[in-house]
Amino acid sequence: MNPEPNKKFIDISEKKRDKILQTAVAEFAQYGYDSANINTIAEKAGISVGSIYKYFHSKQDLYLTAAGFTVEKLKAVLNEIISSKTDFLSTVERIIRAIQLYSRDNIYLTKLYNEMTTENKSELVWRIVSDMEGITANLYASYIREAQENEGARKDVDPRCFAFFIDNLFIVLQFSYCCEYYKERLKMFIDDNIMANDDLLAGQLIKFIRGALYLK
Amino acid sequence: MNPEPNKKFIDISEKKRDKILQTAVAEFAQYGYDSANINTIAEKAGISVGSIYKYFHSKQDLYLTAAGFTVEKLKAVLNEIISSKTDFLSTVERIIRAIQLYSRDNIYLTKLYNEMTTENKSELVWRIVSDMEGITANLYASYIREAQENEGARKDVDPRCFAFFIDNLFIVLQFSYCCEYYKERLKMFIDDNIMANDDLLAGQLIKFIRGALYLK
Amino acid sequence: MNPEPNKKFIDISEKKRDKILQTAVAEFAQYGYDSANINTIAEKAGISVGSIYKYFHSKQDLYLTAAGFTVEKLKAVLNEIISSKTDFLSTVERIIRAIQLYSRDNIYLTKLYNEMTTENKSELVWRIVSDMEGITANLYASYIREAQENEGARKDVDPRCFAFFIDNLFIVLQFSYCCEYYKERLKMFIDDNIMANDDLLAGQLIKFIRGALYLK
Amino acid sequence: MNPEPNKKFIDISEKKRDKILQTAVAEFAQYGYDSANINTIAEKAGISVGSIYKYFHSKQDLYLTAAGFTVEKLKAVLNEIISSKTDFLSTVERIIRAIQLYSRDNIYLTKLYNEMTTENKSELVWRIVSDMEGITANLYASYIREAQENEGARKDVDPRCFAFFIDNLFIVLQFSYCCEYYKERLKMFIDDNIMANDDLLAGQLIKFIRGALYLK
DNA sequence: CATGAATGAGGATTCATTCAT
DNA sequence: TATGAATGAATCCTCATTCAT
Repeated sequence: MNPEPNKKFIDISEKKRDKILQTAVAEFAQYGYDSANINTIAEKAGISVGSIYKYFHSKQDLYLTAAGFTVEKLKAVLNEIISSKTDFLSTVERIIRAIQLYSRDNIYLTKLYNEMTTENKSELVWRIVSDMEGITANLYASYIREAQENEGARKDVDPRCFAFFIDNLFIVLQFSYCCEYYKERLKMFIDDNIMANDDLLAGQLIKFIRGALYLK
Repeated sequence: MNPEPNKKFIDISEKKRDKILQTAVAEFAQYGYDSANINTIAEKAGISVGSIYKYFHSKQDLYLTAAGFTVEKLKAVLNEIISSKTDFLSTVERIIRAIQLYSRDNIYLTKLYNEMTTENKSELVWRIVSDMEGITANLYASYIREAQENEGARKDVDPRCFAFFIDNLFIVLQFSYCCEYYKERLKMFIDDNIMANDDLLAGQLIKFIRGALYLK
Repeated sequence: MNPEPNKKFIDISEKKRDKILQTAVAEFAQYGYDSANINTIAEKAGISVGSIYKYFHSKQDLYLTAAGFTVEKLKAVLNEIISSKTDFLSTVERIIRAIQLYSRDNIYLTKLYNEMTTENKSELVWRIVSDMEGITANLYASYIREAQENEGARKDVDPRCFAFFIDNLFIVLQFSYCCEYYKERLKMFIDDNIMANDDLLAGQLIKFIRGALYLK
Repeated sequence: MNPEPNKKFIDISEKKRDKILQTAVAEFAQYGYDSANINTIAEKAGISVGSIYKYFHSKQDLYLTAAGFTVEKLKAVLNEIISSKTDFLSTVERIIRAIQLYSRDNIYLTKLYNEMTTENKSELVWRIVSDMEGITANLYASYIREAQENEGARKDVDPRCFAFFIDNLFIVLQFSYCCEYYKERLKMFIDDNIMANDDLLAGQLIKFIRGALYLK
């Protein structure tokens, strides 16, 4: 992706690397790209600014690395779910549950993912995220195709479109557990206690997707 | 909303006011709050920085006014649709079509709406958007309730949850026509020409929602 | 003093003129030359900025006019006292009493006088104040000379030096009733209630000056 | 005095620190708080603006530090004089001589001290100066009390009031050697050559104070 | 003549980046 | 290699002054 990707950075201890990235993710997630402060990140990560600039070419480079880190984590979660193949609806349920658990445990990663989808730098960010989205897109579409063939899913739908809609539902669900705007919106649509009632939302969403996909 | 809302600003000619707001919307949408440059906005709007600060207390005030302007425009579109009441699915179809037309005609407004949902300033922004989201939430939920009673919609679903899911689908659809990240994502999920095939996406989305909502 | 001194300004009604000058004096006294705001002064004086610039060439011109106004007021008080000629000590007592009454009734005039003695613009200000100081200097000195001849004052003192010292005592006394710094200093030197005990300070100061000047 | 007093600043070399403070003192003294320019101070001090803001939180912080520096210098001079205790009049004479020498050698420090007594920021400045003024106040008063007991000074005077008057004379004397306004005033009261005749002024002032304080 | 909207130069402050130690 | 002090360009905001109405 970058011509000379952070040789120095991959040489340091994993612990240190993780500390740096987690700090960067948190700062970028909380303050956005521009307001995040490299000197603050260095201080919070317990290293010097000089070192930051040994490991990364620029602020943008650090941002993109943090973005990549975020995507890797999301990918890992997704991989774990899809590794054990079952029917589509079970997978959907497991994804929803994973989003509910994971988003809350990794608020900053999700916040940063939200921030990444914003205009600024989106071209660079897309390069990093595209492969994950690609995997997801293909996976969901093929799941749907299979469901059409073997599980009685409707045959008159475009699997890619439906995959898109379903992923859209997942994305906004993710944001709704972490990002202030979407949290407020969720509470307004349903009620103030919805954040404490994962089962309701999960159950209804499964019902929604199942209804959309299956005939009966 | 603001204690002393821009007395000077509402006194100037509508043409000038619109020029300023559209410039601000475009700059904030393209560059984000921090990177947007007040001096540039002034220059592009054809006025002096001094005037900007006569009309607005601060950069944040200008941003929030631009955000409010954006929301008003979105509200106006929504209002036009919901004013002529028919059955829910017809309304859904009209909303989808409106999103497709409007988003492309008003790229920056949609981009800015996306940017507004990002962490930074989200509390302030929420105050501006909340009433529109509130209207939407109640409207969709009551539509669904009515559909349950009169149009044969499933009775085992929570109208508020389903309203939430449907609005989620609308939001991401909006972003998908304007925001670079979401545009790429849409192309990846479906195909590179999907932006030129509104009917397919609209048709499929209606099918998706109808399936989710109705029994047969 | 100024080549073309405010033709327009002397034509307007005295009431308006006074309002403008008093507002200017108050603003310059409170905030200092730089921080005082012409637009604010105009607003508080109930006229437009445009008019201010009809009456005065510049901020500096307004400042100097306000300074001159201040000096005129001080001069008037002094004149009233010295017009009824008695012995020096009676005059000293009357001056002290006048300072105590006048300073508190005209806080801003005294504050501004203090501000005027500061470095910035002091050359221009001096031109305005010099004649008053000159009158004072000569008056005190001649009083002292007369006292040396007729009232038994010490003959081994330089009347001009002693006039200077006595005026110094008056100046700091003036500031001590109006300017925050000097007010605190006065309280620290004597006690917190000294501002409410004019007689003590007046009595002691007269004693101080009489002792300095007279043999017995 | 300040919650977190300039950690970074006290770590740099004394030479550099002094250069910065002397530059700041000179600029603030000449132009006043508002007109003094941080960028100019940085340039004249031979450092970058960035560094100024590493050492000081704000312009105000730099100003107050410069004010504190000024007071420390004044205190040091005073301390040296009062350390060798003799009778009051000898001390008075030494103080007057010190003022004459010191003020001219440290014009900017005295100018700044004058500027500090002006309204703007006076509350903050007072915190810095108050302890010095307190020391002076008590010292002079106790000197006078002792002189009343042992040296034949008048017993019918309030030591604190007289201490105040004497310090007033010292303050204006200080200003008269440095600040343009007071320099002009001094020349007007006495004569144009008075600045070159320290002995006359010193001698007369001692005579003035002695006369005020002692019976004979 | 009076008005006050408009101007834009100027200045405090921030922070990504560099480089001497 | 790691540090963190130093840099200075960049930007928000203010306000004296102008001038069209």
